[in-house]
Amino acid sequence: MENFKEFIIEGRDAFVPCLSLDCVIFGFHSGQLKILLLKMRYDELWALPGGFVYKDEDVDAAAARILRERTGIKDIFLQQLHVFGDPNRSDSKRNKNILEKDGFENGQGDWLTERFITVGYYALVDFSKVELAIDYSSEICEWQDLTSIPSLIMDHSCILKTALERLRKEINYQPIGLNLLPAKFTMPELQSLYEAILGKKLDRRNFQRRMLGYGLVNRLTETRKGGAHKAPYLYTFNNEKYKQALEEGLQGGW
Amino acid sequence: MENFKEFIIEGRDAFVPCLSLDCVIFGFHSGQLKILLLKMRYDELWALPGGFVYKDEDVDAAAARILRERTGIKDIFLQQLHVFGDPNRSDSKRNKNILEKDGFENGQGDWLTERFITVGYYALVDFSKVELAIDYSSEICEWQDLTSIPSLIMDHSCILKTALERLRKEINYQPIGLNLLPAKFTMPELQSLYEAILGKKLDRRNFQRRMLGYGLVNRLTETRKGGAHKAPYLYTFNNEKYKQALEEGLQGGW
DNA sequence: GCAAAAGTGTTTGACCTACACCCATGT
DNA sequence: ACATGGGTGTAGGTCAAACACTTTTGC
Repeated sequence: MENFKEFIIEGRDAFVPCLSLDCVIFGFHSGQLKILLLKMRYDELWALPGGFVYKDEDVDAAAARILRERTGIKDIFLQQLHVFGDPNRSDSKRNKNILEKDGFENGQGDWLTERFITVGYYALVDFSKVELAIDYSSEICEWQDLTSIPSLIMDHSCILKTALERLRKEINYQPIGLNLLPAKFTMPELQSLYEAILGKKLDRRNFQRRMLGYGLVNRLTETRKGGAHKAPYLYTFNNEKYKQALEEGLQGGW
Repeated sequence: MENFKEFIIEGRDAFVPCLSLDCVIFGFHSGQLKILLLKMRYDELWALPGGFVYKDEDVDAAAARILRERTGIKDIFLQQLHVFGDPNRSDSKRNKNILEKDGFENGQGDWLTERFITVGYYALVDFSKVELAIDYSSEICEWQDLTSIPSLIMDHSCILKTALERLRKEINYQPIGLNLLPAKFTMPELQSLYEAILGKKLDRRNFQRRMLGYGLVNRLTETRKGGAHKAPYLYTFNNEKYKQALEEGLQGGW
């Protein structure tokens, strides 16, 4: 709370005015696509993790910083999604309320009640590596199933929707998985990830053939033991080829 | 120039601070992909058309306004490209010079020498419908061949490069042409557009089959007469199907 | 009639789809 | 042994690439 006060008082001069960032952070666990959400104080609503850009800071770097602070992960897959610039997207009444409830008066923190333009980002992270951290403006920070997202503040539902649409689009011409899965994974796990993203079932055999066809995964001699039934092979991603595929895209087109 | 003075003096209060827009405007004429560029005063460099967002204006709407003012075209194909947020992208020395040369003193127009974050847009327009308009900060406004782009200010070359990459990517899963071509066009013209965007030759027969296969174009009974050689058929786009394809994408993937 | 551009069709191979059988493991 | 999940192979259809011939038109 000491920090929050500093943030309010120093924010006006420290940050690029009228500009915020919001991140849709996707994770994957036990067959479910998850999203990292914050529960706001004084509010029943949830919010995407976000923040502001320091006056001398690169915008993308600010997004990476915010993600790092929140999840503890460094080399994060993070991409710009869209700029949300509706003049009515901000809820200045809500922000004023919060400031009042926290005891700020006569214009302290006024900069927060301006109209804000936000740059939406989306990130793919390895669920198992994330160490969640709450900050001074939220009381809860947790993963929520994509299938049961609560009500979100402002236009955050719209940002989330846009991120999911983007992810579903990108999966068609970019490799996905390296950032969402642990280093070693099984083919059924990878398929389950695709199914979670796309929201539909895929054929096991065709999925495997296609994946192997891309040449992005290496089969290990190990298998995942311990589960019931036949032990599936473990795979790793071929980082070089994966990187290359990210740049060049997967299927040619023209 | 009277306008320019107003712009400088009133800009601080009228616009969202530290935020600009820049547009890569693609046109197509005589087999060449063209880009609309401005020649700046006091400078050998060229620039992308751009502008600022009024405090109560939607960001995308501002981009549309800027394009409309510049090209006279209303229903423009305009999409967000990327946010360029490097703190060093602005060239505040250059801006200060311009202000001084125009006789602004003691801090008038200081707001322009701040660090700016720009939202890049790209637009596809019908070359034949554009009526160019220069404004008070530029002396020339003209189409330049993509193959011979002059030096650009700040990071505008980077924005242009990003736009071209995006266009080449999008052409793989979106219909392109409705916005770049006149209402009636021939198949070789459409192919020539694709070749200009992709920078390589395509096979006539396969191109035509694929295009017709999408069902986005209607063949007219008319042909384009007057040219030497056999007269090619004219086509129009099927607006409904085109629109639908824009939303749903062209080839399935998963 | 000849050169140049435009219209059309066929063959080939790759890939995607749909589907069935065998194997390994825990209960 | 059996139920469940995982590994693999095959036949059929679709689509895209590669390629050649015919038609029209201006000179």
